[in-house]
Amino acid sequence: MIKKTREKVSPSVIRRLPRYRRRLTELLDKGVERISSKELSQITGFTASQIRQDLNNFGGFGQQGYGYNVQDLYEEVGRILGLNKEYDVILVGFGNLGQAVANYTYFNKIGFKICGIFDVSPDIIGKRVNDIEVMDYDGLDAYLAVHSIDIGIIATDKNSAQAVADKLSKGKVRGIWNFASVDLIVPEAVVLENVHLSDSLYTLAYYINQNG
Amino acid sequence: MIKKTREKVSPSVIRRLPRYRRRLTELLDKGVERISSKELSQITGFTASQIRQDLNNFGGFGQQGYGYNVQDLYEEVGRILGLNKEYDVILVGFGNLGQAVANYTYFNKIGFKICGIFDVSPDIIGKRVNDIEVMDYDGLDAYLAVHSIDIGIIATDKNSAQAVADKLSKGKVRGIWNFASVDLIVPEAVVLENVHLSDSLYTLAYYINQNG
DNA sequence: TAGATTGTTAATCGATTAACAATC
DNA sequence: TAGATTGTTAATCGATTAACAATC
Repeated sequence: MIKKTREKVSPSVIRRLPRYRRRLTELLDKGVERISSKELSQITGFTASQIRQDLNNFGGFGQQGYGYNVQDLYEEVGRILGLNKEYDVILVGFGNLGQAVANYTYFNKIGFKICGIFDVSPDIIGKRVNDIEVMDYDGLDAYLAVHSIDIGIIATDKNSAQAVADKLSKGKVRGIWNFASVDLIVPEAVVLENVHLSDSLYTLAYYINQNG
Repeated sequence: MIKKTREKVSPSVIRRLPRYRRRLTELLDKGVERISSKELSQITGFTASQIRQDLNNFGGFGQQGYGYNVQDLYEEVGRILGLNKEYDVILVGFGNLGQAVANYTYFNKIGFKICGIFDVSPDIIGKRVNDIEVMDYDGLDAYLAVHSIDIGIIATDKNSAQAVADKLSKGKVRGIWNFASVDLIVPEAVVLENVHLSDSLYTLAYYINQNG
């Protein structure tokens, strides 16, 4: 099904995929069965050309004269992103943001299973959230030695984040989802994805001032 | 001080600014007084050339033969982003994520003042957080008619988000910081900045599977 | 002054858009 | 079949990198 197996697809393309997928969900909800790149262009704001180019990085999912089958394309995009699999996830840092992420059960529902939560604060250790007990951060190494974890979420403050990233990397997580406001250094074997909330807010501030 | 007042600077440049700023804070903390684009390049991973190009979109902050003064550059970048100003902010949606954002007092500290919080749930309305009472969402229009708000944060579920965005836009906010997983439509006068957490997670999933 | 490093122009690279032949 | 729309190649546009003269 996948065509060009070894040519790396550009990050710009990858970051558009979730957006395509989101629009496809909406179309599915509306009961739309097929869609052309032109129509999709009108909805998404991407050019039809770009949509076709993007999708063709992964194979020919459309049909000349017809367009794309919404259901099929939705599933294909999910598969490309790896959303057909399950991921074992642990969360480090159970402050406000950590709690928000842990309680966002939607992630659990679609295959990102939170298996463990760690924190340093004695007040928090021992708490239970959705059947998971918050564990002592001191036990993280030992935990990772026994459990095979796909994704580690860092929701600590920025000062602890690099140390956590080091532990997670040594513990062989495959990816780190970092919410701390630092640029972490991780080994090549580990994928790092950042959510820099303040960067986003600052960008907003910039554009607010331009837009006057 | 600003040079090319009317040529629009590309989004890629703008999104790098917070990152520069973050590195500059670190340097300040270390007591570093001056830095060359070459050194900054080694720290950030951006090329020296790119750093100089980026900064020169806003003026010549460096000095030949010397480099950049860390303190000055830090302040300049802050000014460019608009972080020398204060912003009146309201938050709509006080679920887990909304609470996390509201409790992240750091934003308050640097000038993004949360003046109001709104929610629909009777259980939540009336609660107090950092001196702010959670108000009934039904009162949002009236509130915006009286108060001049710079930024509206949307932390509702995706189904309500567009309606909230409409109210905020009508209520003349200058920018919307959207955490809901939808692509909102807003008038040109309103700046929209999205934090699509799931997009970020999906991207991570993709790269995890590539990196094997 | 000589050395260093900027600001800026020119060259390269990559990503987006346009065009169109292939084909359902 | 004729019409529509893809997949894909070619053209354009923009962003990044390289180079170097200006200058502190």
